[in-house]
Amino acid sequence: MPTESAPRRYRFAPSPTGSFHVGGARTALHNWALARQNGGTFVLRIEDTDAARNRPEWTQGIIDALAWIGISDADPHFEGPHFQSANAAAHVAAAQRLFDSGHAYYCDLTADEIQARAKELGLSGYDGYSRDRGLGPGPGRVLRFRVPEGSTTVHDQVRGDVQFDNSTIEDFVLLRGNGTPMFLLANVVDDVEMGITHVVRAEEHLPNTPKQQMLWTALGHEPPSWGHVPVLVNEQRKKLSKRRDKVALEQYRDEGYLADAMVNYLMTLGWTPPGESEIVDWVEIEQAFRLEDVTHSPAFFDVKKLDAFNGDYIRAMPLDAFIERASREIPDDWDRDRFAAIAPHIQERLVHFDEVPGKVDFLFWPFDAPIDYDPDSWNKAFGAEWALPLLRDVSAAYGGLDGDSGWTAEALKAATEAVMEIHGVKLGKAQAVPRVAVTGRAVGPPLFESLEVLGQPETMRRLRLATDHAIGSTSAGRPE
RNA sequence: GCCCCCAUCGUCUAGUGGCCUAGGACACCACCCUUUCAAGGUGGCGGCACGGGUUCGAAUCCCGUUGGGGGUGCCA
Repeated sequence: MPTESAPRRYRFAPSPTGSFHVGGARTALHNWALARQNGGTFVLRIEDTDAARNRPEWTQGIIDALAWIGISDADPHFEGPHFQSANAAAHVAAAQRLFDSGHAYYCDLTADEIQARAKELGLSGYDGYSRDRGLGPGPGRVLRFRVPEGSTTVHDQVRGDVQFDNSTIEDFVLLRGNGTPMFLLANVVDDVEMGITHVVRAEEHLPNTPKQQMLWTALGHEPPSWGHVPVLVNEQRKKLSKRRDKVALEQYRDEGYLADAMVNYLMTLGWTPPGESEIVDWVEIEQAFRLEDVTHSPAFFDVKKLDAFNGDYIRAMPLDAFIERASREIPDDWDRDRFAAIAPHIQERLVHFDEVPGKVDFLFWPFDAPIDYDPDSWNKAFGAEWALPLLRDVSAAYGGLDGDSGWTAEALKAATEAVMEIHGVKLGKAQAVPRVAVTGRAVGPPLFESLEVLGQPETMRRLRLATDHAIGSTSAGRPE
């Protein structure tokens, strides 16, 4: 174990695949919090495969995603990105050292031969056949690690000590038959060379940890401090997979989730902030997070709860900031002042920002366009006998308001109430008629405020259109 | 098959032997408020997987069972 005084170095080693996994985002956050609270360093190391090397935008995507959740390369605690492939020579050199020191040996058995032997001996894997055959390097020969007798104990910050019987670990391959290093070796060599002191990652890596630890020791170094956090799962309790589940952080970003909400939610998976509320800002999270307090069991990534967090964060935004953020979602030719006027009313109705256009679009329809009535909404609002007469009276009342000073939400409400009393209808039902007439839908922002923003001329035009539509549909539906 | 991890409401969790008649949040349901939808308020539904121990006392400690997940490659 590293000494307490040594500067801590946490590494985060994602592989670029075109999208950034929410589970990866969470462990990145764990490493980030720990590095910063201990004055350590967050080392970003990219596992650049052949595919990834041909797509630099994938790497950039990781950097962008990290920046979005607040992990910034402008921060002094941040180091990187480093690229694994840049260190290939060191990986092979380390393998050579392991061979020279007797920690590894060459083997010329093919996969088929290994399987045949295993079957014959009743074993599950490689039986160590070439351990003492004294083979040197050669084409087609792999270099295998000589797993020692005894057992290996992994001291895990989350789970405590985990013991593995070395006899259950087969002599794993370090170098392929073509001389290229295996990932496990490359990973450990990089960790050693970069002076990594703490490895915090998902639980799925725990079973491979004894191998890595043996490599650290064979290479002459003290293994790092480990921490394996529980995996994130879907509703089937399976590890979140890119194919089946919505796991790309960028997708949530693009749908208009707030980074703060995402970060907050992610951190509550497997860990609870100390206060009485689970809605807490990063400053508090960063200083309170402890690996020892992390839960041991897998956590379901619940989008519904994420939605609740996001709604909370949206509602907590200052109005100016809300308008600024929401305005990014609407087309350029939509009037900004008009949007700002209705913004306070949609702020508390929003789950994520990409819903903004759909909530306010009716305010921006061209002033000569026909109205597209949602059939269900129309039938609901105009199904009653009193609907059309009420629409006529409401139209007359609205038309009688002074378009300059009298066109306010209060006046519109009063006018509507006066009409509804004549028809003996409650406001809840009555407002549906002008609402569907003007917006085409049964739900939306508060009606009178919306009409105020829409203005008298356009409101009157839409009311006339709806009246015509109502007459047309009733006469068509009821033959004389 | 072998190895490892895990097990509290549907979900995320609090709980470290008596403060537990098991607390909170999300979801769901009802009611209130109300100009639709939300938001907000009040209330409700709902859980210690099972079986053995240990102990005066177990959600909590031990063993077993069952269930779930992960790993196990000349993939990364």
